Amino acid sequence: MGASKVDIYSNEINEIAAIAKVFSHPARVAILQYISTQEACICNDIVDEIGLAQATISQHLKVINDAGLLKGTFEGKSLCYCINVERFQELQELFNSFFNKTKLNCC
Amino acid sequence: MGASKVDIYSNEINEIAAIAKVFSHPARVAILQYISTQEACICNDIVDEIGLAQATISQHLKVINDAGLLKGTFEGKSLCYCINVERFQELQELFNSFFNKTKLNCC
DNA sequence: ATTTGTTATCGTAATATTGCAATAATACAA
DNA sequence: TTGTATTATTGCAATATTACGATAACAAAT
Repeated sequence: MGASKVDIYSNEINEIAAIAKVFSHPARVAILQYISTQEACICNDIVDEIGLAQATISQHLKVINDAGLLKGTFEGKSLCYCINVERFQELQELFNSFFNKTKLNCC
Repeated sequence: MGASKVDIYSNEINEIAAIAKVFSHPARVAILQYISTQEACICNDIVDEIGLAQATISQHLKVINDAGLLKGTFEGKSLCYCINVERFQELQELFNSFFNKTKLNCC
């Protein structure tokens, strides 16, 4: 046991849960916030900004990236991370649509 | 290690992560959706509807409840669950405010 | 008081997540 | 090519989550 039974839920439900999972760790929320507040989309100083090891940040970035939320471009030696705003917007809308639907039928 | 370093993040960031965690498991999303789609706020047949053991559902309900998202009233023998719409709305707004702020400063 | 129906809690096993050091991989500069 | 800077990956160890059976706790009815 211990594994989530993904197959017993609808695609919509699994999608909402998958989106929420990205934001369910403070490091990932902090990374997204930090990237967004930088003038240009700044890179490896995420590690300095947040107090976690480089390997850990890289791992969290992978989770964020797997959700389609990052665009990266190389600038000199370093990789310049940027939020994929279109996808970000899309997730927000999916989430809101779930919230709104749920509120509607409520007693 | 393996424990999240909650103390190195701001309250706002931890709050967003905590909200997201509630929705990060498909069972909890399914439970919320199911409760909302019932005419009256129906009770223990959540167990029948979703294919999980009663103990497991109860555990998920506790997580949802700890986030302030449930109102329960006794009706005869059984506990009648209902979504706390005000709190639900509040979480939606907190989430949206994070999304909107993040989108704003984006490159 | 006993039974019945309902929900919560406990104990435990399986799996997932988090975090880091070490190391690989990559890109640029000299 | 060699060195330097940056990011990804690998391989653990620690902790958290998920799931379930068993059992407790509670309310209502008999």
